[in-house]
Amino acid sequence: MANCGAIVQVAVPAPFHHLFDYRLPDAAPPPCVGGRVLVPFGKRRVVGLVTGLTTETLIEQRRLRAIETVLDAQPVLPEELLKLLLWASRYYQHPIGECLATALPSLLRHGRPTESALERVWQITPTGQSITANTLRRRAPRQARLLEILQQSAQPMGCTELVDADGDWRGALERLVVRGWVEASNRPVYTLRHSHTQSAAPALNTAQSQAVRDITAALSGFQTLLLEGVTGSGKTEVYLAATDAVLAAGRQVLLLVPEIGLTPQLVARFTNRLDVPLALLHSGLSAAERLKAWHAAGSGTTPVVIGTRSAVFAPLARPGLIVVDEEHDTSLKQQDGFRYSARDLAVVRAQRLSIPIVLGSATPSLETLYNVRRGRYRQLRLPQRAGGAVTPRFQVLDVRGKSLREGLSQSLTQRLKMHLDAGQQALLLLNRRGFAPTLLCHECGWIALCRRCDARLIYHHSGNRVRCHHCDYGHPVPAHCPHCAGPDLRPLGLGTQRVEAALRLAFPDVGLLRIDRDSTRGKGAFEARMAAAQRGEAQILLGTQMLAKGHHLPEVTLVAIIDADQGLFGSDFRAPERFAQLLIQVAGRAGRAARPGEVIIQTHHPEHPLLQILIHKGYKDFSEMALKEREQAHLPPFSAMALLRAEAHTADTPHAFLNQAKAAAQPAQGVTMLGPVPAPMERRAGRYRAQLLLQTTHRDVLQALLRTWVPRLTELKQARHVRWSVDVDPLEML
DNA sequence: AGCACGCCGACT
DNA sequence: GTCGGCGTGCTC
Repeated sequence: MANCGAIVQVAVPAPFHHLFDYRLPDAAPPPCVGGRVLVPFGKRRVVGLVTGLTTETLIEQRRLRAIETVLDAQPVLPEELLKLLLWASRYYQHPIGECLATALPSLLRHGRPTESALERVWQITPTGQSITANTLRRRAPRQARLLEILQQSAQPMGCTELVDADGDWRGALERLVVRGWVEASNRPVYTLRHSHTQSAAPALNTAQSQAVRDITAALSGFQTLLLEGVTGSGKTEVYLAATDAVLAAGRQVLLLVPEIGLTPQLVARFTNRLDVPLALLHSGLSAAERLKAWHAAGSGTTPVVIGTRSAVFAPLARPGLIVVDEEHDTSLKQQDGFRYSARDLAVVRAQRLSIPIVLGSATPSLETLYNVRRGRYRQLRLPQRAGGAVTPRFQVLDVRGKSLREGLSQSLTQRLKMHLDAGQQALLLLNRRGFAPTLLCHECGWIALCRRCDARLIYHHSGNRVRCHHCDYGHPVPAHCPHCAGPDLRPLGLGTQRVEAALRLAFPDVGLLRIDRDSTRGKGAFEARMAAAQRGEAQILLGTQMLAKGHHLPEVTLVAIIDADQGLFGSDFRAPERFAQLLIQVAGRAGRAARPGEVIIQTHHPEHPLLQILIHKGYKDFSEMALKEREQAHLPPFSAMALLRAEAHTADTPHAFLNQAKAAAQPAQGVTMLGPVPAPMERRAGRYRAQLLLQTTHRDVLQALLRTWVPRLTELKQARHVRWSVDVDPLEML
């Protein structure tokens, strides 16, 4: 380690686990930590982020290169966020530069000056206020009009607010400025969401008030609170009331929601109830919009910030509270690249900020419930359904030996008819889209398979095609079997389209809305369909798990799970947990308005213990039983996992790499390595996939192993022949 | 990731 | 004779 004068540590946008050291030119002022610099990197120049300043480096003097340009006088990332990202980079074993790239809006990543996030605004001066606009009217009508508008506005106005004027309004404004009647300045731009039709807060019930009291009492420091409330118990009202308290204390609230949860509905509820601008951060934003919202959050212009996963990295000027809604939702974990859990990082961030965090769910994840049990999280309950609606009645429908017409048993069809005749809505859930999951030749047994994946092609009625749901491969259904030339190709099995067709035949006069990924492709299509469903435009709502999200459907009195078996017997150890969450979520849609709802579950395994306990005792007892099973099997949350995945175009290469990786690991007491084994679907999109599972009862031992091991994987000979990635705390084992 | 260097195949 | 294929090495 040599003392070399001023050394700047830079995170560079390239796949490296370490930082790069640069020399600071003698004349240059020191850059700030958290600010961007332009640096030479190999043969190119890149925008890097300064993570630290030091005087020592392991790099020999002659190899050190100098910072080329200091791009920021102020940090673009506050120290708090930078530290969080450095921590996350280590925890998830992901290259630091790519972690920072997740946090920074792309315009900043590419070196755009931060000033561009400022917009020019104009405000009337005292002199300007005293001018009578009419005296200008004849000679300078445009100036007169602008002057009038500005005189009536208490706030500075931007060009979007001023420009109903046509022609050279900019020149007119400049002349007003020159005369000293108007003053120009810059302000941060933000996605202004401001409602003027304030709606009043409804009275909270006892449990809600208690929850709000518990949260507000905790505002002075770090605490994790699980807000467990059945669907319809009014969690959002609790968030809103807690937000009020935080805003009153002059602090900001960050609300994280699953992707699909960020519907206009939720946003409308916040805008209608809070008299403050909101910043929205979600994947649908343009680069410019994202930057604006990001700056609005970071400057404190917007006291409330609502966003999906990556909003956990939103800068906050005065953080006061973090809320993670639907904390069990898997979309909070990124499934590629930087595989972070926004929920877990939110807890870490709240701890570092010394502010409370509320995790909300009707069906908390087993991880979270385990943390409650260990006394790490505090549990708040909302047991009642707001509005006094009763809990729906569950009924398991044993379909063994029963005749099924397109998946529907006779009793289900009867019940459905009753609800429809009574003018009520019914919701049918089938977690499989397409018409039929298999296309089979009745002559020889040939099955349409994907040529790039180990998967069957799904038959889609529209266009008479088969399509792979794992890659984009597909083709029209051939006239004859490609194997035996037989003419009798049959769709086998059940998808939403097939049930749709059957229901339209059985109930020709009843409106039906199918809601799955195929029927909600376009932007806003999901939202539009759910809104139509809510308005009662269709009596039958049929779809996949999408249906369990988004809108409340108060007119639904019957919920039917068409095939519970696929959920109960999934290959992943989390399948029952997922199924239970889905069932409770979707059941929560039934019988809202004081009308008893009915939930029918079709299954071939009516005696399944987890199903029985779920419907007779509820989610709480289910989760306790599921936790017991996890404990006995030493599965998370009673152990921690990390997964090393690899994929390549040839079958053996992933295994070769994983074996080499396994051999390169320092054996650690308490960490077991399982595999390599082929991934559950070995070939996907033309790539062969395999994985190595690391399991431990001591998270820190696993972390220590990963820290020395993962950075060295890059150097393995086999590494260049595969695409590999590390997944710490994996949710999907696929 | 990007970019350059380097050593072997079919083309103007 | 060269254009270009992608294997290999390197980036403070």
